[in-house]
Amino acid sequence: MMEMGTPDKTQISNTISHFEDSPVFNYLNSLSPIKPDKSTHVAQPFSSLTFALLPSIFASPQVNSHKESRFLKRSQELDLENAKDQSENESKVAAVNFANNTTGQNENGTELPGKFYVTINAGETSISPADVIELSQTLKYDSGSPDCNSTSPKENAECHPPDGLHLLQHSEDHESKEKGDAEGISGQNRELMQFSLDGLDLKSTDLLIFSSPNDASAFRGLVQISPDTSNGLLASMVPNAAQHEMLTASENRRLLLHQASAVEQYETEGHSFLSSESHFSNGDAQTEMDECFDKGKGGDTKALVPYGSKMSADLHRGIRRRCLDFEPTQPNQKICDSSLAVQQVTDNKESKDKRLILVKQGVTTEKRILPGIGLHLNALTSSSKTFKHETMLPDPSSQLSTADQDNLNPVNSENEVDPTVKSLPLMEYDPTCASMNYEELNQLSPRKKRHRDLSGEPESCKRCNCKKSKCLKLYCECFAAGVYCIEPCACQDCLNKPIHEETVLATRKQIESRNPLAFAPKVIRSSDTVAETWDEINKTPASARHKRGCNCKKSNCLKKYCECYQEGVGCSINCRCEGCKNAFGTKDGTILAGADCEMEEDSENCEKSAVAQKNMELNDSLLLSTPSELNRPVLPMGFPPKAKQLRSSLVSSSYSIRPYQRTGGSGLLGPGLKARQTNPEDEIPRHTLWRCSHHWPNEGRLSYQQEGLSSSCGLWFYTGSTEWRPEADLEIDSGFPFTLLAQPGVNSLFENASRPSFG
DNA sequence: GAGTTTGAAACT
DNA sequence: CAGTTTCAAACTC
Repeated sequence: MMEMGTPDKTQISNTISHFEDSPVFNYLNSLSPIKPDKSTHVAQPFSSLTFALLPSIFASPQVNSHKESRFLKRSQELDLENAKDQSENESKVAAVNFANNTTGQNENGTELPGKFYVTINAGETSISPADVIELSQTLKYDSGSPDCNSTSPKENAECHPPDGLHLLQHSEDHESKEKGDAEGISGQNRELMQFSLDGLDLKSTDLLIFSSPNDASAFRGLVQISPDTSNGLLASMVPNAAQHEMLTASENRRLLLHQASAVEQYETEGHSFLSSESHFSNGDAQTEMDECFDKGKGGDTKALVPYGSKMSADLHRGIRRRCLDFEPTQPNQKICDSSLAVQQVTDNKESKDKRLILVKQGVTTEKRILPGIGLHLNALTSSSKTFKHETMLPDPSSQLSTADQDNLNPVNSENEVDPTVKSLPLMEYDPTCASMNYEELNQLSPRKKRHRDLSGEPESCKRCNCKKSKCLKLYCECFAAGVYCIEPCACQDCLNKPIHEETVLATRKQIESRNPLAFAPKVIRSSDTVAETWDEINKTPASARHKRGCNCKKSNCLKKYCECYQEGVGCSINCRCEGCKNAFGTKDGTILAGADCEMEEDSENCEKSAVAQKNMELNDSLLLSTPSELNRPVLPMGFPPKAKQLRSSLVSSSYSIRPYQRTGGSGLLGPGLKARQTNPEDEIPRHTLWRCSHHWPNEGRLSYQQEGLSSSCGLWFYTGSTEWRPEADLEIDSGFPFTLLAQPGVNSLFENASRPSFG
């Protein structure tokens, strides 16, 4: 499979321009986590650089394709001595720290509340406050946006440069981050910020730093500047179609590898940092990352963000997130310091091989190499966390050839990799850990730490205590979570470590062969409707259901023995539990509001329960009152036979989705989807079957909402492997206006696919 | 911290 | 597929 996952960018651009006003275009935009916003054409030359934030829901372990060892090898390839040539080569690195104090989501993606400070350091590496350029609060996401109401020519230049620097603006509701919910990041809250820095005089600029006036909501990214590009910041990374050749895939990979290695090395230097290798976040990790940043100690930790969707995507793919291990970090070791900068060094021998050198407080530390692309903008919002690198688990299912792995081929053999997936954050992030400061974490025993999980913590911070399984069975939480065991684990004879990569991979493969969904999330958060706020998302435990259901006999689903209860979700008909009293909802559909909230976080979960009950009741009534639902066949969920159809819910639990409103008629299809509309002339509700003709890159969901039915029916596309499950077609009653929703993964699928076909 | 309980995972 | 065993987390004391 080849170019499916890597569509020609020029073609895409042209297509976009042609369809800009078409429903298809709108539809695609509606699906995209990136706000369509204005002047898409402006971004075209740099489309490859636009980030697409991806929720963790697409972070299935199965899709990870890169082996950690590859990164390590690449890390070793990093020639630090070449860093000495940085000045000679006039390498330029821009550490772009984006900050926005956005307090709410950006509905149309055109406004970016908050301020941007651009610090330009013309000197070696020092950062002078005098060099700070404060950008207008109205700095627009889109460089081409007419809304870029800069009040000064300089600002305008930044807003409308010939060569756009496209950066993903991660605008999110800060409060959602406070929730500590791993799903707190909404696509709605992620905006693509595209602005060019070409207008800036960067000839003598080694550093370009966007400092956040508000650390709490700041997000930062590292952007490297091409050493051989004088007219455009980031030109090397953001190849201008008119001036630069697009970096080849291998070059991009190399660049990424170098950057990843830089982080790795930096870590080895004793610095706490998010490793591009291990901290690549996928999916939910975005939010989690935000959490880490928000709540970390010191408040100076910054996320280094991968830049360039293509490159980052390459690297992202196959990255497994790993729990972050918060360790005490000396203040001077925090690379995520406000004064942090990264300098890129270009190898004379290979101009396109770029490395980043960490520059801290005006001091260039060659050994402290950081990747400009090592971190994701997801991490952007926050301020401060200390991270410890942890290796990630490669995706055993990716089965890349050695060559591919060495090259970190961004496109796997199946090529269904969507840009969005590729642009997963290059960092490991532990939301769980993020919810506490370091001391708190370390004071907790593994057991107590686990208790944290009940409060909505994700699985990324697993700490096992395996004694016999060698952490190579699903008994092991770490292994089951697709992560390597880490130091806090108390496991014995652990083989779930990078040094046993082959064993781990083989074992995973074996288990997956037995059950393709073995490493898939156990709890499916149905997303039947558009969540308007993160609060909604965070309060809908009942909207989720355990994938397989529990089998509790004695716990009455009131203890964490019950996986459903443990995950904070209600039991469903999939459950074979006896005497179910799950506070989040019993399998018979009732919620025992106020029932035994025996969990430690009683109040919290009782609250969840109440909300869940409300949602469930409403959903149930809606479902029953929805005529089309009666006509609609039960949708296969793509789950094992035991799986049952998910209960519909009113609130998206994972990501906000930008709906595309469409009224009636035939289905509006995105690329890769084939609509099969049944007899449009029928008076009875018609159905449109949305079928994805592509291999599903990971997991995701496609849901819809129909106005006339006031009911939201969701469908999860879910694959344990990269295989698309044809049974997961989405049939829509096209007789009613409907809103088709999709997560970024779905969207990216569309983007990679050919033009949509109607009918 | 040790022992028990529990249910998922693994095995037959 | 069902029954049994193994395992580690959850829980109790």
